[in-house]
Parts: sequence; C-alpha cells; structure tokens
Amino acid sequence: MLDIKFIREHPELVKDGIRKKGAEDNIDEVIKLDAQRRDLLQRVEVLKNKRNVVSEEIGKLKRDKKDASVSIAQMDEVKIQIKSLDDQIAENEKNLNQLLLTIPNIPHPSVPGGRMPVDNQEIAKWGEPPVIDFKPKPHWEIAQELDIIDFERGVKITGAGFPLYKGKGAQLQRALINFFLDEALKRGYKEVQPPLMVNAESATGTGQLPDKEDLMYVATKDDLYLVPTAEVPVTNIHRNEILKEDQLPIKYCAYTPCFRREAGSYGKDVRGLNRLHQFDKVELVKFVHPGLSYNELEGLREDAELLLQKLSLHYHTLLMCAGDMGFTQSKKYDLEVWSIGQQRWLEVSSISIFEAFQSRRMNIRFRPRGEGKPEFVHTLNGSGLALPRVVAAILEHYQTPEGKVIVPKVLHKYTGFEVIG
RNA sequence: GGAGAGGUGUCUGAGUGGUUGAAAGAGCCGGUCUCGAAAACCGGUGUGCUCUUUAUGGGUAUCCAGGGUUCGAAUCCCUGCCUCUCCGCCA
Repeated sequence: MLDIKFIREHPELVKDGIRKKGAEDNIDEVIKLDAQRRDLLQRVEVLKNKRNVVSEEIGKLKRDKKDASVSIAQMDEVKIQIKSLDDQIAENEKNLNQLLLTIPNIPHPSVPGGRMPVDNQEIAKWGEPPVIDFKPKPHWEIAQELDIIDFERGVKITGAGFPLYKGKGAQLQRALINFFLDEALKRGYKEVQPPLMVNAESATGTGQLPDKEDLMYVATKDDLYLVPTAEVPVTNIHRNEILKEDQLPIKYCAYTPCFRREAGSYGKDVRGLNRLHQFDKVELVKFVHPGLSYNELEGLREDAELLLQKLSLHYHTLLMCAGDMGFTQSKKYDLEVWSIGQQRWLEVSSISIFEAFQSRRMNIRFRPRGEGKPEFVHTLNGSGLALPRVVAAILEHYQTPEGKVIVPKVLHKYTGFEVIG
C-alpha cells in the first residue's frame, strides 16, 4: 500500500498516478478518514493521559493506606469516554485500512502512459526467428505427435489447463527447472523451497488479497490459498522483520508449481501450453536498498534475458505502459519469446519493481548502518522463467521437417538426450 | 488424535495487579585507554502512531494475537494462533 503520509501530502500526484493505471480513485475518502482518525486520536490520548496520571495517584494513596474513593469515582466518566472513542477509532481504522489496501501502486515517472498493449514500448529485440523451409507446426501438434504432453488425459484427471507431461516431455521440464535454478545460483541468488499454500496474511502482503481472491484456488476448510506464483511465499519470508543493511540485497530463487484460476479466456489464447491452471516457474525475488532499487530492476531483467539468450530463443523486451501494469507494480518489463508455430509473441517473464508497496503491507524494513530509523526495503521480482511457453517456443523453434525436436545445446547435460523423437 | 508445559526487547532471561518500556547479562553504537587491536572502564541503545514553539520535546500504544475484569494488567479471565515434552499414528 501507499504511505498515508505521502497521500496526505501529495493527493493530486497520487490521484494522477491511479488514473494512469486506469483505476478508480477514492483518495478524497482516504483523506477524510485520515483527518477524522487523527482528531479522534488526539481526543482519546488526552483522556488516556488523565487515566494514567490518576491511576498512579490512586496507587500512591493505597500504598499510604489513604482513601482513594474520590479519585476512583472521578474515573467513571473518563472510562466511558475512552471506550467510546476507542470504538470509533477502531471502526475508522478498519475502514481506512480496507480502503488503503485497495489503492494501487502508482507508476514510476519513466513508465509510458496508455492503457492498451500497443502502448507498451519495445525496448530491445534479441536473436532472429529460425530460418526454415517448411511450414512450422504449433507446439500442441508437435507435442501430441511425439507423445510428450497429454492434454486429454490431463483433462480426465483434473480438467482443462492441467496437462500431463510424459517421457521426454517430463524430462525436458525437469531439465529446464534445473537449468534455470543453476543459472540463478551463478548470478548470486539463494535457492529456497517455500510452502505451496499460504495463509491470508501472506496473500494480502503481496497484494493478491483483498480483492483479487478469484485468481487463486482456495482451500476453504483451512483458509489456505494455493500459490499463484512463488512471489507470494518467498516475498513473505521476511514479513514483519527488520533486516540489517549489510544483508541487502537479499536475492532468492525458487522453483514452484503455480496455480491460477484465471477464468475468461478462450480460443487461441488458451490453446496448448499458452495458458494453464497449473504451470511451473522459477521465480527470482529481491529485497533491496531503496536507493538502488531501479538499478536492481535492470539487473533482474538481465538475469532473465540471459536465460533466453542461452537457449538461443528469439525474444523482445517490453516496457509496460501504466495501464497494462498490475495493481502492485510501479514499473514492469515483459519478456516475450517468439512462437514460430503460432506466429506470435508469448510472455515468458514479467519483471517488476514494487518500491515499498509490498514491504509496507508486509512491514519489511532494514536498519540503516549506524544511526537511523528503520526504513522499508524495496521488493522486486521476475520470472526466470515460466516453463510452459518456453517449452512451447523450444518445441516450435527447434522442430525439424521430420517432426523431431532438437534440444538446445545448453540443456544437453540436463536432459541426457539431444533429440526428441 | 490424547495429556501436559509455555509464548517478555536483537538474543539469553527476570518479573503474578500500582514510578515496569520493562531487572540482569550478551550484542550493537559512541567514548576513555592503546602505535593499533583485544581486555577493562564510562555512556548510549526497541518500535508504531500522534501533537507542537521539529526538539538530546510532549503524549499515547506496544511484553504472541483478539476480547474481558479493574481506578490501574506483562501480571487475573476467555478465545485463537504458535512452540516444546510425553503417548498414539505415520511417508
């Protein structure tokens, strides 16, 4: 969430930022509640001070075996007033907090305006589409012919969007996961294996709750949520902690399955591996010093891009416009890999900075060296990478006229085979 | 699943209704000493909110969380969460 003091002092700036994201702003209501809250606080604190002072006097009287009944009687009214004001404050803070949790992060000045995909800026392009003299097939045809991904049986077992990987398909997945993790380790990330279910507090911390609950699978009996991304459990590792400045930056990588309900799409968008309810991903998460966070964003983008480069896949990098960013982000890059079989770009990584938006929700701070109050860290994360569309791109990019698939060289030591089919 | 014990500051750990924001020790910061370091000694050292004449300022809250009793709660009561020990079950 945003800093209430910042909202109080820069209401127009915040309203403008929210508008750029295409969201509705209720800043006036926030400011009204905030003013009300501070007024109530002042009034109750005067009374509480009186209570403390008089109680101490009563204590002294009792110790001296003197009569304290006058002072005690005097507190009756004060007690009632405190109770009443405390109730009002609790109500006010509940409303204010609910409101603050639904206010999106505002975009960084370097983020382009606009709401539509065409407003995203292509800032880099790497590699070339493969040169082939036959008609490339989409990955779902290749996968079916090679019998490495079984969509039908996935439907039988669970439902649409839950593919069954088989044989070299399963092995390719495992190879990619290991490759991604190893590369992250080389780049200084520490590997973690987080829980795959999280509680409501964690989901609120990263911004999935309160109002994006429909994106997640919920175990209602235990009030737990299946992780939609490792971002949620990994960023929550340091919830309610004060870190030492020397510890920063903290860099984690984690492989997890991801579960997303994502209702609504159809047709070519959800064909094959394009959009799934369960998929694998290696996620990179950073906790950094606020002064360095935008440099760290570029570093994170490079970490992710390097993976596509090593796989020799053609991709481009987009700087996302304000309206195409999520609720929590202040700046975001997307990496899209070229799908030659579908003749379209597929998003395989999303690299974002949240500034203190998440850390304020989660209360993650660091203590500056020497003197100084704790400050909120900045959090970032990026996919490094999401598997299914990378698999799709590999199958299509490396297909041969005979219907086989050449495994990218960098994966050989992980797969143990060089050709599928 | 059954029985018991317990959750105090960065850590260890006192404290069972009235100068307790909280003893003591450790750690950390500053200083003295030293060529320097260690040791020793001296001083300081939580966090949130809020007010103002923004200051080595005032108030308030905070001893797992949420309620309650009381003039007054770390201390008493209730609920929840978590940890530990024993038994049972188990990959």
